[in-house]
Amino acid sequence: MSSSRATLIQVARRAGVSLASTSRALHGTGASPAMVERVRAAAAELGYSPDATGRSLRMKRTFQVAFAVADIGNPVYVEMLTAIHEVLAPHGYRVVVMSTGQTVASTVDLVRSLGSGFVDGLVVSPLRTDDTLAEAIRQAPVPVVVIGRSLDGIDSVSTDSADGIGLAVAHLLEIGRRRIGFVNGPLDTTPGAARQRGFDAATAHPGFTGEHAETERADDFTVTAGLEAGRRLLARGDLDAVVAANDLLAIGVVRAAGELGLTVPGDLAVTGMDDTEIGQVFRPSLTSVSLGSAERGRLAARLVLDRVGDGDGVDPARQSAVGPHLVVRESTAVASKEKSAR
Amino acid sequence: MSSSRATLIQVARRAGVSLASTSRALHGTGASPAMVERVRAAAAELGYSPDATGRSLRMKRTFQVAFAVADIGNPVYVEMLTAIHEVLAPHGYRVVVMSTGQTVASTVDLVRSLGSGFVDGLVVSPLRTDDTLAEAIRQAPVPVVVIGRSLDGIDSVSTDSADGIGLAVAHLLEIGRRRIGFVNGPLDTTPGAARQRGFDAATAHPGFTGEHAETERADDFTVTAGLEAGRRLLARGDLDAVVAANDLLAIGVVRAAGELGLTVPGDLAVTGMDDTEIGQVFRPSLTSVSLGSAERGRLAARLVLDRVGDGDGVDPARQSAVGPHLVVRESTAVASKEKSAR
DNA sequence: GTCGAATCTGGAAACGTTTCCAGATCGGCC
DNA sequence: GGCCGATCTGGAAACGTTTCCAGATTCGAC
Repeated sequence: MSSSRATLIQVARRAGVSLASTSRALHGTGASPAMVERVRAAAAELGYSPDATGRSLRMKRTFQVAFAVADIGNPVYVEMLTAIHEVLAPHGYRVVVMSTGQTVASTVDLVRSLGSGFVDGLVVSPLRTDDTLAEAIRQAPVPVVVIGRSLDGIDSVSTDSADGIGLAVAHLLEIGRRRIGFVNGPLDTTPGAARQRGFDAATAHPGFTGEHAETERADDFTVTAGLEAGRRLLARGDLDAVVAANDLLAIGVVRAAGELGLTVPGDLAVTGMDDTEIGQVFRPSLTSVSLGSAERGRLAARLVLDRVGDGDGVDPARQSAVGPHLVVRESTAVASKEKSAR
Repeated sequence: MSSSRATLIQVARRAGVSLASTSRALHGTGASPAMVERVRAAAAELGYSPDATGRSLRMKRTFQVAFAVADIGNPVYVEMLTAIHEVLAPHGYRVVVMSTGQTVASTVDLVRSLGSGFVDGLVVSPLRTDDTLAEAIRQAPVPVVVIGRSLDGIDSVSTDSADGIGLAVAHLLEIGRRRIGFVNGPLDTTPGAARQRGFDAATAHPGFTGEHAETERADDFTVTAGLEAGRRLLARGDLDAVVAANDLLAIGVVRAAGELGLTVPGDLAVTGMDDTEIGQVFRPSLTSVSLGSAERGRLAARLVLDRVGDGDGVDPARQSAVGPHLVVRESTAVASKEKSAR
């Protein structure tokens, strides 16, 4: 930790010119070549680097964007964070990670805290949403982009995960499965609700050629919760396929099947959702519905970048969407009498 | 996006008192109850919330700490980030994520950029280190804590991963394995070098009861690189155990073994390192050497919190360490002819 | 009743930067 | 040579906050 840093005033003094000229010279606008040279030299000698806070105060821009989720450890959010960082960093923006907390109220608090002006924008992916949150976002003093659900008058990047569940069900029917179970997460979350809707729609659809469909709900979108829910579901009846609401739950289900001596995909086909790396390396590797997490992150980052660019939020809210697509792997392999694990 | 935010001056005006008193009243220090009441009311009416930038400029503190790693997608770093955030957030500090890049030079650039004063401190876990980086860190204008390697005169949280490899080797010998391979990552990285040292030491040790030991090097600490290195290693000779330098490499090795029809742990015992969630849910679940990622993150966060607290960096650098410990799971199970799950 | 201490208040400066405004210099062109 | 425009420079204000300093008021105690 060296002595306190050089300030622009000191550079100006050293170069023997005014503060204004010094700023201009370094900023590269409207200064004579001689001036630029002179100031550059002085700045270099003093090891000057401009103070971000002073600059922010004057320019009313922090060059920071926040990314907020409930649980930064979740692989999906990690992918988003990575993508957002990759888009923003080259434009000179820093990324601040924040937590939405588990409840709507804490998310609202977070959005309100933007009033402190420590970031120029926010990308948020809330697990739960309601009108107060939507309203808080509309009132927010900086641009906000929501990942996960489209809300009136709010920039968003969504994906049709209900549709995604449909893809999984269709795939299972196609490979000849008829008795299909569904392990979902909490229904009061945005993804939980959407995926339930998707499963119900797919199995109630006239084109549904299956014989049986039933749902079991896990407490949480985790492996442990999936294991427990899987046990309950498999104990209830005799199924030949399970759709899980995300990859972690799917892994839990595969473990539950293993306990009962069922092979995957031989006795039981299993699908996940989110197409995470953890599902890819799992054995059997998971057939999964990709919701384009990285892509959604990228889009959200671009959206927020646009908004903070000039700022006048006159143009209407932009809702963009990423289509789900199925990635078939070992956990629903049809022919080969698996070799899969162990 | 509503109209521009209320400022302290406006609150003062509305309350009909001076700026100074307003600040004091809100800050809660040295103001009469009546004054506090009055100002609070005015602030509430205007929906005032203090501007972070103005406050930072005056106080010379940003209430932000940066966390920098090469690859934020790596599960180990995610764990650290989570832990750091958990420690810092309750103290009112925000976490800014940054990338060190792959090279020492880019890491040095990052450290130098701290001169802009956008954070009060930095936690960094560099893959590669050298004297220029160490010197840059010592000269840094804000406190820096290094995770991963102890350097002279620099706060650090390290772990003896060489020792950790020793634990893995000892465990394998103990369960009766004798021909042990090692899949390492790049040698020019700090962890790569340490782990190689550990393996060489363990296998050269007089107490080494094995018959054979050999190393194969992967390009990177990833599953894919581990798969390729695993193939090469297993093709070379007949081993009954493999130590991998981290969990991702270990997963690659298990896959390579699968390709050759070898069972794990039956034909081949495999150990990983880092004790990641991905290793825990993998089948077979991975025996792994925990390096306490979350714990290291917590310690680093506390260290940096201490330093930014009052700041006078007169007290000497503090080097703290987290001991590695082995977590035994299925991939080195000894007796039961596996059944994988519980 | 007076004095001192304690408590509270307001003015003003400071943090480091960018940018508006006006003045100065210079060059070119008629 | 004079004038106009272009180019460049410096002074000063502004961003929003905290805090030093001094002045004012109150209160209790002698």
